[in-house]
Amino acid sequence: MNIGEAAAVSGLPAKTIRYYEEIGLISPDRRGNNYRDYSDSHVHNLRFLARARSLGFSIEECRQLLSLYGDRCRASADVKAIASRHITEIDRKVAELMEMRATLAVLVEACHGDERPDCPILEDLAGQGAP
Amino acid sequence: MNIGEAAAVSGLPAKTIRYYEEIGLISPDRRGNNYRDYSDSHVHNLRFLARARSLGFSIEECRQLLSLYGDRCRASADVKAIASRHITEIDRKVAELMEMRATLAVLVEACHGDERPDCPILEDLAGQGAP
DNA sequence: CTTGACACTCCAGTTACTGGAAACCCTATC
DNA sequence: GATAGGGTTTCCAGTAACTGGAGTGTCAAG
Repeated sequence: MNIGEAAAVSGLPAKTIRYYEEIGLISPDRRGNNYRDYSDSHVHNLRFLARARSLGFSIEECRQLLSLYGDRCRASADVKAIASRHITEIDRKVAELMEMRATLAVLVEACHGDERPDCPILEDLAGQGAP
Repeated sequence: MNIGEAAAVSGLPAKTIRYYEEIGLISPDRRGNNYRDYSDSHVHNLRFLARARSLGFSIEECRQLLSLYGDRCRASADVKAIASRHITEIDRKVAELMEMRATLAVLVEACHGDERPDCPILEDLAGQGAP
């Protein structure tokens, strides 16, 4: 099947699929007219990538996961390690965001938010809030 | 003061300060030797930017906040609107991350993580887990 | 034979920096 | 005066993961 169909069944934009090829994640065959030709197994891998990306894995992690997926002799421990690291990273990001959010919530709460110019949010940013 | 000192007191790397100038956030004077010269007010703005960035505001939001900060006739409502939108965006990101985390946690929990090749994580990514 | 929908490649832009190269400036020491 | 070191300047390239667009080629239908 050509790239349009592969895009439709994998859920990935054609542009993204070409990009994945460019960085060596998938290598479809080429037809006589130079069109890319995706087999079921290619599409399977595209779906795999779409799912892994939607779970927040980086491209390099996806590359490793795909490689493990294709390796019959893999150890599940290797996969688990990647996923566990990813969870840790997510936790770190969430904690960072929540900290920002907590600070912002206090400031927004304190700001009357009308036409007057005085504003605790700007005061905080300017260093008056937490010297 | 020159850029090294401004970096030290603002907490921003000199590279970043030059970048902020390049995109028009700050415009220090120049000395005879072409060195940048930062006044206290410049440094104040650099601190402002550092704080705003640490709260996750984008550069463009920082630009607006800085402009509002310098505008004596601002309405605090404008500031509050930017901050509120930012909180909403943070909430969206956190929700997205938490959803990923929940899925990953289930998968990691289900994976025995030893030398055997069978792995629920890969099965999920491959589409066997949630068809 | 033309039209429209697809496909191809290549280039540029996105965000917010960061690293590095080559050159210039300033101060201190020998 | 020469030199060594540190700081400064500019410019270029690279990061992550695409995305948009230009210009061109291909295919099937009418």
